[in-house]
Amino acid sequence: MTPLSDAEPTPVETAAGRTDESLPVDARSRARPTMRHVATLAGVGVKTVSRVINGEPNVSAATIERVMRAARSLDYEPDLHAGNLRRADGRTRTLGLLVGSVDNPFAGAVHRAVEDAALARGVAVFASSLDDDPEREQAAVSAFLRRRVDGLILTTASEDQAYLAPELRRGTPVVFVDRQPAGVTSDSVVSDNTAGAALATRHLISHGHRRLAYLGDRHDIRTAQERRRGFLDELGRAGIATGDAPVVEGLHDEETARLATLALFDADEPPTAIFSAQNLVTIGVIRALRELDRHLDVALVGFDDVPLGDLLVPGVTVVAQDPHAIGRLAAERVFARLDGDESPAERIIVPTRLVERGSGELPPRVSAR
Amino acid sequence: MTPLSDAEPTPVETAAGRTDESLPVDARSRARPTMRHVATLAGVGVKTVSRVINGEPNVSAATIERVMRAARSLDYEPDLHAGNLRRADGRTRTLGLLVGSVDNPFAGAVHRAVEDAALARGVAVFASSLDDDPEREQAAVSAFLRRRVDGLILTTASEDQAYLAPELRRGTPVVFVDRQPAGVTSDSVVSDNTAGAALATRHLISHGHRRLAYLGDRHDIRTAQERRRGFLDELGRAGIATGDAPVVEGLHDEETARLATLALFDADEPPTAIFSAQNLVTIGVIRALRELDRHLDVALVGFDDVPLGDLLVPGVTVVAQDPHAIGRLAAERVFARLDGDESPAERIIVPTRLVERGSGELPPRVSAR
DNA sequence: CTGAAAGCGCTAACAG
DNA sequence: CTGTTAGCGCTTTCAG
Repeated sequence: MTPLSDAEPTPVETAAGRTDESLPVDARSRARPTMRHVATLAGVGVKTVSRVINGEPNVSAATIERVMRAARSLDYEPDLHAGNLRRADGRTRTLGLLVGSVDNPFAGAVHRAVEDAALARGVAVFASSLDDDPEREQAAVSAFLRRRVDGLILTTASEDQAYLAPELRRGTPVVFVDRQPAGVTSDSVVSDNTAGAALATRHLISHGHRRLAYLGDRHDIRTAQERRRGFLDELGRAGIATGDAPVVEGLHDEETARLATLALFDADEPPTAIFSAQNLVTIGVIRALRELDRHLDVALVGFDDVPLGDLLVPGVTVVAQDPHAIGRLAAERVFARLDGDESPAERIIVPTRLVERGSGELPPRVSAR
Repeated sequence: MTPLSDAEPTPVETAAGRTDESLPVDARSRARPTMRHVATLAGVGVKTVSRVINGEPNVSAATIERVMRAARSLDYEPDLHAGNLRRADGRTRTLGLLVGSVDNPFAGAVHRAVEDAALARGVAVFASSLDDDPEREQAAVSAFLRRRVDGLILTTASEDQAYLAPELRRGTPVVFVDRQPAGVTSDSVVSDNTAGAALATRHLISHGHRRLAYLGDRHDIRTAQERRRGFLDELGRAGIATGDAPVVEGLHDEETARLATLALFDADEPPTAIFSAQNLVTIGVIRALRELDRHLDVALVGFDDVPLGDLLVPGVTVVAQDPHAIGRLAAERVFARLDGDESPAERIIVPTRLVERGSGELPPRVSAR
């Protein structure tokens, strides 16, 4: 008879919740079993259990079987963090992902791609929303570091990430997504914002527009700056005076964008075409144009895709980013660093793609004010 | 002079990466500082550092200041997991969230609500996508348990969650969201699927429809069963023969739903109204109706909201769930359990709400086949 | 108010 | 092939 059979969990429960009695094998089901419990039950030493659990060599098949049975019967789950305390590589097999908000299609796609890459390596992913708040960013990074994540992937909300320098020096891989780092040097994966914005602008110009408006996010967000620059540069190349092109910044949600659009058409010389530099802004613009019943005569190209954009009337023409590729590349970069890649910080630029669906192909029509 | 000032990080680096030299205070910036390093640098014992870091009482203001300075100068971040090894409550201040896919509006909203509730308590959130795969569910639960999460919130993908029983017995709070548990008893937070489906169906019937079709998810998903039941029950109440109402199941994405809809209108006696029981199915149906140019004469009510549903033409009438409330309530339940709530498992039902936008109010029109 | 010693669950480094 | 001892970074316990 193996030691296993007569050590089955007894239905006996002590009165108090505490396990005060010192049974060699703790069969009371409420206590979380440790490696020692498994070892005693299997009649082997703890190190042997450790070998079996970690799939290390030099254990006889019979012993493996005994240990596995004991572990299963106790419903044993090893404590990853306890192991990491002593383990040579000290890896927690955990990643931290910081995004604008997990409740946002772009972030969701990045997250999913990161998760897929992580899953293949047995790595779990912490996610945290920052709402573009620099303080939340620092707090979240600290919270993850205390949990000893192996690496960080972040859409930064702060203007300067110098606070990450000590951690970077310790070798923790940090990959910036969507926005470039400032104050530190590290890998980043971003869309080609300037080129994408220029592409959108050129598209509108090629359809005959000369009076184009830019509606975008806060100017202190680098990504927004780049898109604005792409827009203005392209106007310049087309010989359109950039001075009087309406440029509205500081928009960060549907409502502010909607109101800004309404104001734009309430002023003199409204534009015949709009470039909206962010997906929530695009949606706000669409709402406003609908309200004004101008959605079929004001051209619109948005940066970043909009859910169900192909089902709207007109379809929303966008410069689409590839959030899934961004997430995948970021995760690959983190893992490459963890695998020892010491090459200089890389800056991966993911191309954007113009998706013509109707709104961007509308010809200019003089406002009937 | 305090011990701090002459122990500033030296720019000297050893040749090898390894910290082989035994300096009492490790000033080499590459090594991760421990509480001991902070203690030595501040000239106090480790327990005092522990007290300061954890905000425990009985430390003089001067000592607190010294320790804080030392910790900051070393950029020290305490190791939460090492502490938990010995700590009485053993809480990792970490939660595991399992959903269909983090790349999904419903899951995103649940996630965000859980995160908000968790943030207020200093709890970090692991997220994992299951893709309705029972094996992924078990693997993800195990991965989280090994990382010793304090609680689990899950949209189950498996038919039976009996495998969770031992963990439940150990007192780990588990809250099911969106889908009820089977094989175990635990808290759950779900939408009122049957009532919501009945509401949608009644709405269509009240607009004169007698030939309604049901398009839904896999029949082995309880949620889908409940919605189907709500639909059929309501037909029965209205005296409509349920026998020949088209009921298409097993749809799980836009494409399968689109094809199923096309097939429906290719057959005899197509419906004048459709109830689609899931958001991706709703989108597939909309695409098909557009293709057939029937979107303005076939009524449609979807279960669960669709992004930008109000901007489509016609607007998409839906029975909206409240994913944010579901996530918030689930998190509150987990924290109540962690705070010692021992009351019987609760089943929280979140009401749904009919949102009329046009597609559900279309009158029946005989097919011009 | 402070610190030394023991121990949490596990793995490294040796013995056998 | 297997077990023993020490120690990871921290908190507990207990003694100043």
